[in-house]
Amino acid sequence: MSERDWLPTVVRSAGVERPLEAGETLFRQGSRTVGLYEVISGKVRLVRVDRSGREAILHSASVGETIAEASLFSPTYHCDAIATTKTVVRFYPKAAILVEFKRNPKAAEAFMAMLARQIMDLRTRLEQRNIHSARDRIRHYFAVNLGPDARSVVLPGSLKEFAAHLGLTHEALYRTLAKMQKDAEIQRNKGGKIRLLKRLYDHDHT
Amino acid sequence: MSERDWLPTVVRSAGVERPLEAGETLFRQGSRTVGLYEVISGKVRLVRVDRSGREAILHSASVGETIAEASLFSPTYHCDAIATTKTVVRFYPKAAILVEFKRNPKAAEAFMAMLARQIMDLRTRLEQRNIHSARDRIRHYFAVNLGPDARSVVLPGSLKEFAAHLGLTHEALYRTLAKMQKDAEIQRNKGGKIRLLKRLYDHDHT
DNA sequence: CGGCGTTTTGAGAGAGCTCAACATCGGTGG
DNA sequence: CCACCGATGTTGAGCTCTCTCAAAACGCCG
Repeated sequence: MSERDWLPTVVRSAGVERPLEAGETLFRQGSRTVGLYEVISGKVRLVRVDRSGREAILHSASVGETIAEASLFSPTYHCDAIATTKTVVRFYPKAAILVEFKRNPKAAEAFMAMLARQIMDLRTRLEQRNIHSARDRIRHYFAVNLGPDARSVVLPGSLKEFAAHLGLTHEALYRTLAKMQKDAEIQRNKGGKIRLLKRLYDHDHT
Repeated sequence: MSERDWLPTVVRSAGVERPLEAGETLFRQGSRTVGLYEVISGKVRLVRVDRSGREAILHSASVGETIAEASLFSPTYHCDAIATTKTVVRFYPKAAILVEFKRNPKAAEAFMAMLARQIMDLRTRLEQRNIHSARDRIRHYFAVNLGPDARSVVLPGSLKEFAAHLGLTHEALYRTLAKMQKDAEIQRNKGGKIRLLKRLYDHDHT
């Protein structure tokens, strides 16, 4: 699921790293598109700004994510990109990518596949947000991200990050995990590994 | 933003409509991929089923959405697709699409552009869900979906659908819209048109 | 050892959800 | 033309659950 696999090595090597200070602007709405970016470290937020200067956040991109994929097919950027913290991005020039796609259909396919996978993932996460109970939301995550053994899940990163991924406060997550452990529904192991003790959905939903 | 524009006419004409009864299965996880589908009417849910038979919903696709785009690049489907209601889908065979992409890079580009646009939209909606206040969530929607006049928004479909789109109960939405109207923040017109009376973000956020 | 971030637990309040009743609108058929 | 029906729209009241604010324990690293 790595966001890097789609890049043909030709393009990958054409990437250039660029450091950004906190608050620095990467590109602005309306300016001509030159390519897309991958967040190497830090955080970049995509915002739409109205005339009064207030921002509506469209997305906050963390390490590993790419931003402005749509810029490949548009003459101008459609929002502002601003570094939230000290950040490093890697820039991939539009022209090089498009040429490579034309020359090498496999590369184009890989890109499409990556986009399609992202859509799946985003749709699933959106669906997950419809679940209000913290416990059920966590269960949903487990159900969807089960390991091949169908009994364990490895949490990505810290619990705080996981909480943000789920759209819960970290407190709510901690508490709920504690409860689930007390109820012998899960078992927490080293390295963010979680083992399911009860079958998923083996619960009371009337 | 129509999901149809990406289809080259060659492929479009290769589409075949297929009716589904409520509860009927369109495809199953693990079965060989034959193509993707567009929902013409009704609703299709994508689910992952565990051994105990319970479902975890990955996505619920409504009219106009396409499902199983990723199937183009995968030998098997990764989840089940089941009609939630009486439904009609349009089927586009994988082979025809891929061939067309290879033959016609413009078509491939259009497809990629469509996927990229969808990703933007999904990310924005996900971001929106981080806003807890119903009022601010509605404002966020307005800010992002403003018409060219920067003063009005046209709601898609019924208020109930809109509520679902926002991840609110329809009651909460009704109430909040009523409040916003009473506070002279918005003005509701015929046809789901809403006119903004105050500047967005011109509110007290301390 | 002394910070700094993560993890954890406590208590309280608010906001949206749930259940419920009713109004409204559009379509259907007698 | 009117009665009926289902779906959407609207308002009311109570409750649950998460969020918020706070504080403390824990782990890691210089």
